Amino acid sequence: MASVYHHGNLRQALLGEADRIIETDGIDALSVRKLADNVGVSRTALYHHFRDKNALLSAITEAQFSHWGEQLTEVLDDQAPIEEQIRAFAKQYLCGATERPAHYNLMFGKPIWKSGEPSESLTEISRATFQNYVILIKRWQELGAIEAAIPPLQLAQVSWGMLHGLARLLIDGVYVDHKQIEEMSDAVTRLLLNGQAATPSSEF
Amino acid sequence: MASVYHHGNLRQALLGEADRIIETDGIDALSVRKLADNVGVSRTALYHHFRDKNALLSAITEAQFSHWGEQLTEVLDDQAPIEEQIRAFAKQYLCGATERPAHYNLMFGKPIWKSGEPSESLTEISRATFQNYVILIKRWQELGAIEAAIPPLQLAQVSWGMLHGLARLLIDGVYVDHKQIEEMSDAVTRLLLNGQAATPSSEF
DNA sequence: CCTCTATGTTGACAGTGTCAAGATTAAACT
DNA sequence: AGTTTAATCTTGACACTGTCAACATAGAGG
Repeated sequence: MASVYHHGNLRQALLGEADRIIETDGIDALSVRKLADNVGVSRTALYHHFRDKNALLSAITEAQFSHWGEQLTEVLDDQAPIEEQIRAFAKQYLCGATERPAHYNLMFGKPIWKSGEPSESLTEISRATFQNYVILIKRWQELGAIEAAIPPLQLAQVSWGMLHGLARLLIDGVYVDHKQIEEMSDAVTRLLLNGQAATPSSEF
Repeated sequence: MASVYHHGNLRQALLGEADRIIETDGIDALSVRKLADNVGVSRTALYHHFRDKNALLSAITEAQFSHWGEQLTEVLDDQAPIEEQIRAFAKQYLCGATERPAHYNLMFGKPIWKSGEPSESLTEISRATFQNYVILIKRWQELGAIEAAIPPLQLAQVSWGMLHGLARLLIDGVYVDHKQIEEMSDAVTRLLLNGQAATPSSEF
């Protein structure tokens, strides 16, 4: 009955519980001590598995990046007209971000990227995620659906920035409301399609 | 010689010093105690002028909003072709944000907007700032330079979101670099102008 | 069986924001 | 003028934070 001295698999337990706390109560509610308490372990046990709190967050973020990438590409149906693909992608992005705001902030926020420098593996996986996005953009450009005069990398930066900015405005509650996601996805799509509307096939 | 018990104008002194700390050392370096120390006053003296730390930040942010609005509209030269105006606006936005990153985060970040609800006056001034932007967009639309099929409010949200997102990516150091501001402004402009390039006069 | 190492614990330290209670001064009223 | 009132500032304290150093325990390998 007496709890064992060695937890067995503390690292995973910490990650799991931390993830839970972040999702339910937000990032500010996650303290090392509270986390340890919930797992049933001492305040400093964590430091045998992670260099510091930031390392813990990096690990969580890393896992999140995988989910994120999958979710985004899952929504792409190659059969659908490109306009629909873009709209679905944008909507999925904004919904995903607003449904798990704390996680989103973690992935693209300052705490990890600026303050405590990101781990090697985190840098790697995030770079890959963005790279995939650039490829996606390039494909859409080649299909003639999207402004082709702008170099793919720049267009990727700018359009990603657009989704990122809208996500943050939604999350932080400035100017915009969650109910407007639908319309916003629509506007994003039309802006990218530069005028051409509702015409599925585009052989150009 | 002995310092007076009553400071005289502590509120202003706190605001000034806080602003200075934020600009030089970032928002994380601003602690109530350090601030009081620098001003030469006791830790809790602040609470006679601001409800809590958040109220102090709100006050600073409010002042910042005024500067911001001016700086943005100053750059608009009605004589220049619209393309140039948009480019200048975008560049000014991104430069302004990256030059004073902590202040920018304060203005459009979660701490003020979500956590501690914003003061009445802050809500007001920020609303006005955005409203001005919507008007600007509408004007550009009416001049035929910008996609007119999207309702002005939505286009304002989306384009502002784009600048906001790019600013944050720059500030937080994800994917993009400060040196790319020029190209980014260019890409933003081209995206908004949906294809029409370098043609100054547009009578429709 | 005994040692070594991985893992977990308690104690301590320097921080943080903020409340309560008391000191001091300026302003307002008689 | 003198006295009361209100504004302002100070010290003490509390609960919280992340993290280091030193010590305890247990499982693995010789």
